[in-house]
Amino acid sequence: MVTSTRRKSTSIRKEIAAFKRQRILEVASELFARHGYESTTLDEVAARIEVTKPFIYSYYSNKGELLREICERGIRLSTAALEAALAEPASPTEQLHEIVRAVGRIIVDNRDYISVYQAEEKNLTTEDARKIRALRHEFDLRLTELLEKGRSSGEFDIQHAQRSALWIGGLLTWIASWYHEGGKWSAEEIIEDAVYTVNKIVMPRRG
Amino acid sequence: MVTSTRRKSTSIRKEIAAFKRQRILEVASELFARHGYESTTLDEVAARIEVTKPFIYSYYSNKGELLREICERGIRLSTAALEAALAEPASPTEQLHEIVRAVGRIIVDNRDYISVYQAEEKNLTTEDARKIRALRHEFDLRLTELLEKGRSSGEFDIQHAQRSALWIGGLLTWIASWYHEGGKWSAEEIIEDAVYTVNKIVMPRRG
DNA sequence: CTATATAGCTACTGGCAAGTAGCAAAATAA
DNA sequence: TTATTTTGCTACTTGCCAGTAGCTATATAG
Repeated sequence: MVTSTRRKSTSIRKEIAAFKRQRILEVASELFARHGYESTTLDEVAARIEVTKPFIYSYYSNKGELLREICERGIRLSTAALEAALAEPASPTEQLHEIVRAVGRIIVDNRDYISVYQAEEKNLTTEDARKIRALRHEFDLRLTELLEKGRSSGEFDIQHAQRSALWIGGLLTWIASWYHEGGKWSAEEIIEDAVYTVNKIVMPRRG
Repeated sequence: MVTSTRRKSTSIRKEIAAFKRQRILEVASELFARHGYESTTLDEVAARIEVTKPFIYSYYSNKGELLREICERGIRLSTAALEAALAEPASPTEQLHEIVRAVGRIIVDNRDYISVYQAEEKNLTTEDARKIRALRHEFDLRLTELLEKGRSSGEFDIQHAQRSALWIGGLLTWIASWYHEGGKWSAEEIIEDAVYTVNKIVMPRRG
């Protein structure tokens, strides 16, 4: 009974700790995206959640760790969505559409994480940068494979699968630079336009 | 004679001063692109040209002015190239190809300036950011007009000219993020692929 | 040759922000 | 109640870097 109580309480403790880490990350990504990584002080991040700087230091060992987790998030979510779409039994065309739609959604919903990664990659340690670039490479690789599969089946007409994958990845990433809530266009509109545009990039002229 | 000598010498002085400003900007853009604006010290910039920090301060009034000029350069060059292409007597299709080719070249040649703008826009003063965003908007506007003209003439098949202009601008900008000298692909290869891809984005399916 | 302007340097200041030591208060346990 | 652990805070230190004051040397002028 004693042990069970203890276990229960340590488990909820962990959940609370995870929640706090998450909250810090959320606020930090927002401020880093708006004012830049270097120009944002941890005092400002702390003030936003109505705590003080040492609070942050009890959940993250330094400012760089915060940046690493922010940068990792966007690419991890995107890769997961891509893998999920590839796991579905569907044609390359359908899979590609689903990837653009799902990743587009993730980029819209997590634009702060994405733009921080784009802008602040230079502020990562060499090791962190290497690790995250490997994740990104994985994404490009899987996308390249899909494009090549679609070319073999005759569904896609592309000159160079690897570079096409880069254009498509760039197009998706680009959304984070200009989409903003309450802007001229809705997220849905933009995502559908992205699907349409990617489709035109890969589709044969006469089809 | 005295006056003529004086004029001549002040003129060459100005040219030398302009050259030094230019040189500072070049080195600064390289270091800002590699290590980030905030992480680069003016002592480092100075060391690269084998002078000291006060040297820089006699050509630029502060670090922010340096950033502003770097950010302005890429967009000014691109807009100039776009205007030049639009001034040629040619069809929308030909004009668009020429724009992608010329701007692609500029982005490859000035990738440091472009990526600094992309990454460090947040570090501009409000006023500088506003001014540069206006320049960028001008570019998008002229490109949108071209796309609309091509649509009217039946050469282009696009859903929404303004958003298509954004995708195309993004595709071009994206080059600066991954092209690097001595990389897998040559500049020419990438630029031709960009032309091909943009062409597919705007062309009717049955052409 | 003397006077003046120009150019660049050495050597500083002042402020800011990352990271820390050690305390106080609350929760939990026994 | 008393002991212990957890959690967060106040109040520092430390180093860095933008920006400056004021000197020295060199070029130009008369």
